[in-house]
Amino acid sequence: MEKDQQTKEQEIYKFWEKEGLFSADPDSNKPPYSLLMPPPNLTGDLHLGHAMQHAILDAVTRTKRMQRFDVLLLPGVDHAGIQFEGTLTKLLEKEGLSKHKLGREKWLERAWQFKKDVYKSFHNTWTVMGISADWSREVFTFEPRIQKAVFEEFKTFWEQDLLYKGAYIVSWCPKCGTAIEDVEMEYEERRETLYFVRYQIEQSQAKSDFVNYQIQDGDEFITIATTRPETIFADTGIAIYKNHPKFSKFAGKNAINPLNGNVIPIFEDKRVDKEFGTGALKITPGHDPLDYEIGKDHALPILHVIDKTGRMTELAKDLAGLKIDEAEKEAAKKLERSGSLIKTEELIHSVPICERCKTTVEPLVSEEWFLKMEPLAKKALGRIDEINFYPTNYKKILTDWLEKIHDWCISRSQWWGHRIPVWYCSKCNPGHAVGKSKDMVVSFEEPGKNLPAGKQDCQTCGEKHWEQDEQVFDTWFSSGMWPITTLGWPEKTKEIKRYFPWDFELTSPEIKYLWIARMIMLSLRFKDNVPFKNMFFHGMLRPLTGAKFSKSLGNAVYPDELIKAWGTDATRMTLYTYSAPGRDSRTSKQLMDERAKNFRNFSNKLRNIAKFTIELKPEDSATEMSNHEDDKWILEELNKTIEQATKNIEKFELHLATEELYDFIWHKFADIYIEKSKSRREEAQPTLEYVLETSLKLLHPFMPFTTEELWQKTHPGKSIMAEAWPTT
RNA sequence: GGAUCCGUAGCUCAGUUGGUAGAGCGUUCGAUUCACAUUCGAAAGGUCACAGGUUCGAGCCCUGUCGGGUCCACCA
Repeated sequence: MEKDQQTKEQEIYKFWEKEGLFSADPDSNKPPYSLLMPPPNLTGDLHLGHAMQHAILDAVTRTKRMQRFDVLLLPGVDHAGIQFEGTLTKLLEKEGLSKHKLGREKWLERAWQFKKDVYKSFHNTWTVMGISADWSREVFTFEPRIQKAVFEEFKTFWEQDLLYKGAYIVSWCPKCGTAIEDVEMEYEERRETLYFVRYQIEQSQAKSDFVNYQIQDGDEFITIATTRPETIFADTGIAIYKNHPKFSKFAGKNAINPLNGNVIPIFEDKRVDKEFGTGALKITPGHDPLDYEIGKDHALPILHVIDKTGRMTELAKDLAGLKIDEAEKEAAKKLERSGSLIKTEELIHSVPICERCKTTVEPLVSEEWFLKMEPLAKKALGRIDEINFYPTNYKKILTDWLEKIHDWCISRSQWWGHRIPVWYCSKCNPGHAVGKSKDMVVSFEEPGKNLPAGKQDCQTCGEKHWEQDEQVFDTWFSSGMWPITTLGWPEKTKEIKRYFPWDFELTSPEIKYLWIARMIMLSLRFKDNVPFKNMFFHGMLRPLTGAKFSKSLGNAVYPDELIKAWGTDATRMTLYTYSAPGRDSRTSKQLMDERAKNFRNFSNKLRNIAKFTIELKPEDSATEMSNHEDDKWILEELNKTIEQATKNIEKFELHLATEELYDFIWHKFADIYIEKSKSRREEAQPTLEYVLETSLKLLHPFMPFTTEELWQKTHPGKSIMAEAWPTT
């Protein structure tokens, strides 16, 4: 696109803003229509998926405005805890810096600086794309007002006994240094070694001298299969399935841990898979979720041989300090030396990895906060029918998930996020235990910070030694409140009364559980209503291989490049062709370019139609539309187009609406009608003008800049945005 | 293992109450001083994955098969 054009577009954008055309007016007597922008994560530039989302949102927004609604398109940005920290960490690594070198205060300074940079880039893209959001109402999920709201959220849950804190097995990312949720994990197929290890059955005589342990003739053994010999140090039992033909005779006896000589019980448990390995399972409650469950039921102790940084603990004796994969090899060698390793096999299985940093996730026991989800999910299930899903099958997908809901681990061991508003007395409660005890307080600020001694002291020791919980909330704990905090909750604002529930929300299917399901549950909990009436899931744009676009693979297509090459409107039109609800599309830079080029040609066609109609208007033109059959025909076609386009926008089928308009304007209006009109130009002129103006209005939601520019030719100083949507 | 979506022209995809197969790009042929070569006209190209069924009629509805994607669960 030419420089001039870009400048022109920026002038148009400023003109719209100056005229206040983006602003919602809660005092208006027009009916309200509200759209909620999914806040992009504060991590970098906006990608193609964002561009498509925002283009869709903006088209619906502009149509509704022209249909005389008081429209609110509310924009914002998500502070994106884990993802933001990951991005910033990479940035700092390049400078040889790290979180711990900088310290909390300096690090947060850098974080806010980085936030500023990303904001600049976001706003630039939004402006360039012509997004007509009400910027005066923009929200950042980490701003002070939202911090207050998140505190209210937590406090309410606390008062209703829906929160608990405790040591549970969680999925831990050693690189991010925090617990993560199942929904934040991916799986990767890996070729691994399956080790068959035999454990000696403890004889009735005294425990053998383990240091000089040698297998004797006549010893009895139980053999298990494991991919993780390094965790044997933390074994506290062996489970076999019921009536195991070879091993059931050992149930009730003890086995000797081949790595440290600990005596561990053998017992039956129905959760052991008959088909896998030997039918006997070593139980390591500290490092495996299933083992944790089994261990709990059999009252086994929990040992830790891997720490939160992914290294072996003192429990591993001479292997302490090793990384997990090194420890695996060393442990296998030890087992081999003692004759405990029977054989190895190759096993292909999928390993959980952190969605953000791709590090292998370790199941670990950690102190975390949890939110009880069952009551929330139940309510959501009862009212999910009130939402129209596009495509409709997403209702079932979400329903299935809600039916199998599990408690939500809401704490993260990070710095970038809403700090958990809980204070412990360091004197009476140094372990930060949680209960209804008097040495723990839920408070937004330090309790009694500005009060004289004696006020808000610890009620156990009568002194003031408060320290805040170190952890922060999962990002989604605040994002889940997005539909109501954006409108001022917990205050009872006129905005929330008027614009909630939202008429339209859209997102990528990737975050349907993380975000959409949570918004539904939380909105029902705090506002007793579903968050939105229409929930639109767009498809994913993928590379031709069908995988995923990724920055690191270098196959990503950037909206800015398309805009530079073909113009904003052409890029927007290209994105609409991919916007069928729930349909993934394969594409590439080349295919996007081809399509965008075509729409660039279309906007050129539109300019030429305008030039022909307006600039080359004959002097002695008629003033009334004629009844000529060609005129009647094009008006009929125009009416059909108005109907179709309106209907398809109503159903959020923008790919159909744009196709309809494209076909009408180019192939009916230009190719047929205009050609024929040349022989009776004066008579046709009023119809030409009418069809052009109506076409510009219909096209405006999709191609805002070109249509505004052409509109100005005949309506200087007046915006097409303020025009009424055409009807038949 | 469970769920879900998809399989339409060489490529990427539309095709929503079932009624004679569409777009863009690509290919071939032709036109063009008259708004536009960022153009116009025309052509070639499809047993709509396969097999049954419902129907006067199926790309669309039902059943099954094959192939691909995605999500969830499990993965010692």
